[in-house]
Amino acid sequence: MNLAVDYVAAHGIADLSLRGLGAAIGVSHRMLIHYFGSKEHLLVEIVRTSEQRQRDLLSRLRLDPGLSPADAARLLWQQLTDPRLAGQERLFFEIYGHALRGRPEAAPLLEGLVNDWLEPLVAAEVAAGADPAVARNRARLGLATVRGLLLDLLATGDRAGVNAAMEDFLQLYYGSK
Amino acid sequence: MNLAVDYVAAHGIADLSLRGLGAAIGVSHRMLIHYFGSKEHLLVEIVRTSEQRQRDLLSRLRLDPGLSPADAARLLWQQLTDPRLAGQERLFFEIYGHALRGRPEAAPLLEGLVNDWLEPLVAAEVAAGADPAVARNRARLGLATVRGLLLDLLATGDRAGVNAAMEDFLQLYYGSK
DNA sequence: CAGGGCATGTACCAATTGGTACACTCGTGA
DNA sequence: TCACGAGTGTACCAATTGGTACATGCCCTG
Repeated sequence: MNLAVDYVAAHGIADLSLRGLGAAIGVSHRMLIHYFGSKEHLLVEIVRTSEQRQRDLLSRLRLDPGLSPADAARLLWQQLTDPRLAGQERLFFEIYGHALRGRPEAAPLLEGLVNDWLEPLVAAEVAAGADPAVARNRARLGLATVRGLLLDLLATGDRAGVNAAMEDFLQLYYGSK
Repeated sequence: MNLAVDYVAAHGIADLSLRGLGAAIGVSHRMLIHYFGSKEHLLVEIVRTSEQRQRDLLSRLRLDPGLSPADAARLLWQQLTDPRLAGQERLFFEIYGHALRGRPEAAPLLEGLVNDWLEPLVAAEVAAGADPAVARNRARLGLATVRGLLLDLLATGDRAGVNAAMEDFLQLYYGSK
């Protein structure tokens, strides 16, 4: 399964064929159908696993509560922009594009795409004493900006420029340093 | 051509077939090949036309120079989130996803995806007296946030929440109102 | 050894794809 | 009237797709 996600992250989901995937991970397309029932179920599993990886990234971050919010955000940003994750991030945007078209294997993702990320962020801000309603908008803004800059980074590869913009944002967001 | 873009904006590019498109706009798939040479050339034209539409949106906005930057941004945001443009925006994200995979018909878009939008924004800020280097980062941040919130809106449909987050951002960005 | 599941490979199928060959129409200019 | 070239419909093609039928092997329990 993990091999499959790696392959899909590297090659994309758009023109994925059971035969291609099978050949890459060493089984016949016959077996993929046998294990997953259909290509659609396979894609559902791939999407779920990919989501899980993203979530793991966030939860692993929460282990160190000594950080200031700004530094925690910086650390998360650093991890998200790790070049080794680029394939995974591309896959995220690609799946998002498919989900917008109502593809059934990607549709469940739309639901949690924002809200599932908002919740821990809001919880963190509320725990720090913020007003819940205000915190939700702020979290929404932070999430959107991170994703927008990630989109920029993947498109342009201009790491320095994007990092500078992120630093600007952090200063606006958490107050001037 | 415009009919073709409308159809693609409505149905997506992922599983587009010449026959499907042809039937929708009243020609045979044979004719599409005849006019465009191949499916790939057709997609290139569609992407170009779609880009052109987006650009037109921005340039049409520049007609009224009496607005404050914040109000101009608000107006642009209103236009971008017009429900009638939703198909077009979805198409944008979908094409972006494909471009990340190196699809030849979408690759040229990656170049201009950020820079072509940055230039007019930077020019506007510099004309207002900003330092060019600072302005570029700021513009980059603004563009990313707009796109991130657009992604949020398309995924959740929560117009009120996204608008509130945008208002938060404008206050951070242009100073508290 | 016998037998029964599970896993797997081979061969196949119908459907759909982009693209091509060819014939046909129709307006225009000589 | 004739020739001709652009536009178009019909029929077709090879390739690829997801999915299935069937046989074969392999391991485990009796």
